[in-house]
Amino acid sequence: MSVVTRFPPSPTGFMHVGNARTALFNYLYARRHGGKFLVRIEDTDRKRHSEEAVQVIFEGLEWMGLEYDGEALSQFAGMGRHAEVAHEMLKAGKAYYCYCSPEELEAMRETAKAEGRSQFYDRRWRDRDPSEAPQDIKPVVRIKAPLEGETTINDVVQGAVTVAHDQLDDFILLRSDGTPTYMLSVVVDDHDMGVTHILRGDDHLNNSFRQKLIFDAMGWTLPVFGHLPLIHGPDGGKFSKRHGAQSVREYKELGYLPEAFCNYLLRLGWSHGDDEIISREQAIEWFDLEHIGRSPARFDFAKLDSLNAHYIKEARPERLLECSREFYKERHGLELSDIAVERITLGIEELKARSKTLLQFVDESAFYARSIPYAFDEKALALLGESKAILAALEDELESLEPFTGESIQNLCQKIAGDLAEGKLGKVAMPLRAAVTGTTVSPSIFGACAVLGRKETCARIRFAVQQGK
RNA sequence: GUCCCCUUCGUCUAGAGGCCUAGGACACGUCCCUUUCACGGACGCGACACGGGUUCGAAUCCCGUAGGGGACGCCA
Repeated sequence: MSVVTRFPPSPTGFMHVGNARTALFNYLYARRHGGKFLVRIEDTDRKRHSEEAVQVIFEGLEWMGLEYDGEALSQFAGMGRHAEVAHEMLKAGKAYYCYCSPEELEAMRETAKAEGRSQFYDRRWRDRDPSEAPQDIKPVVRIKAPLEGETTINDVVQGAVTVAHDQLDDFILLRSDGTPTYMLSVVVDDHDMGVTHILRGDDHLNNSFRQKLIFDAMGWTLPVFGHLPLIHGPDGGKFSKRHGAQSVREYKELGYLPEAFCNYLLRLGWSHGDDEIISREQAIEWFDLEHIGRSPARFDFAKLDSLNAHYIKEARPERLLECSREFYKERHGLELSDIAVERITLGIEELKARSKTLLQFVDESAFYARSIPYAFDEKALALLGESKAILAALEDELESLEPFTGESIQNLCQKIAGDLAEGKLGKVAMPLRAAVTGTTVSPSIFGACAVLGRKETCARIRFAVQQGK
């Protein structure tokens, strides 16, 4: 039997990290077994549906590199078929019309709550004669859930889970306007699409029992279920806005590489021995259901950072620059010129080694992309003010330094430090850094000057000396 | 409230009765490197929720307790 998995997001306007992981696992499992990974947009609720929200999902999948098979389906499009199934169940006596008014339902809900029961509908229309139906109420269609016994589902993640039938209510299949509910639609779609494995969030575990009722009523084979524990925020509570980033798009905007994000998500709830760095190829080869954890995990940005730092180091310069382009613009108003690209590429090894995120990479390499005049931060300005003589001497010597390399520049600074600063290299290097980069934090300043070249370095020093207070 | 699920270092986890004086990664601490901030290197700190069983032997199996999470819609 060939594997078919699916990712069924509802278009809420963003893609939650939990959904992202669900998508990843489904993708990996399908690829691992040479099966199909399908996407279905759960858009039956038209009030909450919008095209932009759907786009956000595709954007997220694309960024993560999760290619799906065939066309993404719209659940909305299958509503007619879903309703048909409900009517079949009606005909087969496995469902019935219920004429309760919202007020009646509300009253039942109150009573049930007071009595501590989890289901509230008292099945008053289950065996009632349709001739008693009120004329002014449009009925809903409810399933006839079993009254006695229990059902066990062998969840591949959670193990055998048993629920007593008195916990299952006669839930609604068709709303009073004739449209199918989610519970019906998923089952029909999953069956029609030939889905063999359903990997989804833990919050659906209880729904599985209801869905099994429909599968059974229609005589359809039940897919394999696997319920993944939820992802919690760093404080162990629900993952919310205050934790930083809930949606996939935000991670991109925070300067994370998709491979780092996916690697992190993969290890959150799944393991392969002691392996931490796992490439996409490796993940496809290794992924299995047996090693999915059963307990919820907290999201840890520090670990994501370290993974991101790793993948930044591995990334090719062109790719890094490509992913960073928009950040130079957004954060520094810089459009990367050819010369900027050339300089950054020359200094990239050190830049990569220092960066945990693309944002940091961009901030620390921005000085390469700038040209005179540029601004200095406060600390840099102060340094310039007290080091004019040193900078002037340095500039003078730099004009004729041969060769113009990181090493020779360092030696020169050493010499000037000996002459003018009691041998303290920092007294020369720091002002030079302030002059050339406009800040007090940067990669190795000698190497940076070599990358900039003699002409640019000297020009920057002259410019800086004029700015110093 | 009712039902379901979960519980190994601060965090993610390895572990499927003896290989465990419990391993790895991130974080943290100390030291080294050093022109800044980092990177890197070395070393270190640090956990089987609790209580009962079962067994020659339990992190691993069973039962309770506590704690955490989830579900209880004409939402998905």
